[in-house]
Amino acid sequence: MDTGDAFDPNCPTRLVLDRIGDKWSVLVLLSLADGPMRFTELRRRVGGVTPKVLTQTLRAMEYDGLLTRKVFAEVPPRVEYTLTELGRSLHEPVSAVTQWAEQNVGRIMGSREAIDHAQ
Amino acid sequence: MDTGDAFDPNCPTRLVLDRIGDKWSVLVLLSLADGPMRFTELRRRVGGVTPKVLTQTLRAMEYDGLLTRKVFAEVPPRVEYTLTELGRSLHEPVSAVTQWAEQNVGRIMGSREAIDHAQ
DNA sequence: CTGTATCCGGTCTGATACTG
DNA sequence: CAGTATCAGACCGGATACAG
Repeated sequence: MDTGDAFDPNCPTRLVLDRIGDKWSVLVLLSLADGPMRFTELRRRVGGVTPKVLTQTLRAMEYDGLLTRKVFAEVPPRVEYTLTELGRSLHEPVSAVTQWAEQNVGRIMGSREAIDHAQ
Repeated sequence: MDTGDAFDPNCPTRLVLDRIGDKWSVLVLLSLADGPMRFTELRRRVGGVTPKVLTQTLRAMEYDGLLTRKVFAEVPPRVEYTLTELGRSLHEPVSAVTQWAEQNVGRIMGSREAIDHAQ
């Protein structure tokens, strides 16, 4: 059992959290876990994300080595996003959290009443 | 294997991510996993968090049922934060992610060069 | 010790429109 | 289809000072 090691600004936990802790990355990761996907399909799957923000998220994840972007020189243009080995390996721990979410969503919601999350 | 179910605004994944996906909640959860803790110790453990923000985080997590806040009627005042059963159960999947982080931090950093995460 | 009040700025996120 | 440009707002998170 690791004790709390996790709290100087450089610790791995922090670094990773800063990358996948944004609003859309995890959702993208989850979608892509089903296989390679094109921009528009990804957009539909994630739901509610604008093209700009989806592009930002995708670029960041690409630079982080979580996915690759393959452009096909075709008409009409086609771009496919694929999880890297690293991305796939991250999918497992992340899906552990989402599975927890599905089981406990009732509980976590029940106790909220008249407060915004953090403000 | 669950396919992507996760993408209407009401899906469990989204709801939970909106709660623990902020900057400090996970760090607090990890700290508290070692046992009950007082405000100041928590603050030291988490590192770099201001009292205001820590209070916000703590309150939100309390309302979400992840931890309890016990006030001791003493002088000087003492307040202890303890993970609930729910909070402890969340610790497992979350620590799966942080363990992944520790193993792969080198990889995820290596590919970043000249881009901010998402802007 | 354990917070709260106020002020404040940066960042994330989004709507909309437009391009190759 | 797959983005980019621009504009703008909301919110998160922080500094500082103060209170019970």
